[in-house]
Amino acid sequence: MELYSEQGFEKTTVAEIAERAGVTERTFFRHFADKREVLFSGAGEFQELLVGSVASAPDSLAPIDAAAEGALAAAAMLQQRAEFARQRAKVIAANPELQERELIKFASLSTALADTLRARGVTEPAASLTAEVAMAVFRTAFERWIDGTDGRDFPQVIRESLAELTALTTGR
Amino acid sequence: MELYSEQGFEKTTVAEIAERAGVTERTFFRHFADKREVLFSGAGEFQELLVGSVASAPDSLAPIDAAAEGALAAAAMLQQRAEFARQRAKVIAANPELQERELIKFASLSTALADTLRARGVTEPAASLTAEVAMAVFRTAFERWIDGTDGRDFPQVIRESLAELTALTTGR
DNA sequence: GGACTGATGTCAGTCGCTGACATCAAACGT
DNA sequence: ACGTTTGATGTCAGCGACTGACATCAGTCC
Repeated sequence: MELYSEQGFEKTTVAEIAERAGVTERTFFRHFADKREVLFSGAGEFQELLVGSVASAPDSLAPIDAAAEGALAAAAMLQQRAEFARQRAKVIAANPELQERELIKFASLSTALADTLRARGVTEPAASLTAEVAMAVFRTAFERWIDGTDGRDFPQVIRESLAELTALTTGR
Repeated sequence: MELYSEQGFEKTTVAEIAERAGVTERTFFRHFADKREVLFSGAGEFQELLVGSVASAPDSLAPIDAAAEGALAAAAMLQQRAEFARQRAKVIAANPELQERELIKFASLSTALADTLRARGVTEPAASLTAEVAMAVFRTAFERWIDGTDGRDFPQVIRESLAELTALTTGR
């Protein structure tokens, strides 16, 4: 993160990262699949939190609302590390390769979410569609939150986006 | 496409592609930004078709329905090249790097769609959210269509997914 | 105390990708 | 008709990401 922030992702070489970490380049690649993955090492815990929230949501909740619980929990988590999240987002926004990686992480999150919904009894294609839509809401809300100059409450932005979603499909 | 289908994306070297095309490796990189981009050379026309359909949709249509027009037009186009689309999808499904590239193309489509909606007078954040949701619908419908053993009508699958979307937010 | 295991270092090599320069043919202008 | 210009291609050298194979060495287990 230090090197990526200072001089950018592309201009940073794996040799440099390894040197600052006090290890060999080869060792770096034993810890991370590739140069980008360093910025996504927390993805596993993030997914667990999101999926866990959905799985433990009351059965009475509609699929989209159960998914929303996961998005809210995830948002609250990022809110905690707002400083770090902002810096990380800045690095990613400056590099297409990192954006690609982020997108596939989101996609992975989406399929995991769909699995969880299916475990709740939601059938296809509702499960996949709900998951995709929920992640779409999360992404747009995240962007609004991270770009916002004022320090808005992330979960609150999520709730607003969910309301927007409802308006989309009912207001016609 | 031939080489990627025969022996897979990873095991295909740019030198091989260049050789079969009768050019130099250097020339390959003058036509395509990188090894993956070969499979996405049609992205520009695809985007024009989708965006064009949305822009020329009746003003009376709600944002989500205008976006749906774009999705339907895009679906009809892919339906034409069903054979090719299927083979291409197979190659992409077999390789994570290609999936990443496809995702960022979808993201690019989403922002272009949001721009078009904004040109129709839709305000933020409704424009971005509508675009994201519309692309989510398209993606899930595409997956269902491409995976389907029976040769279903792609635009029809899109319409069904749109109905599902409405059900998601109203059925609770 | 010796075998085993896991993490690290070392080294050579492949492949994607780029910059710089040369070549050559077609198009252009006078 | 001929020199010029332009655009596409070839050639070559080189960087950096990533991998496989083998060696080293510490801690752990019988």
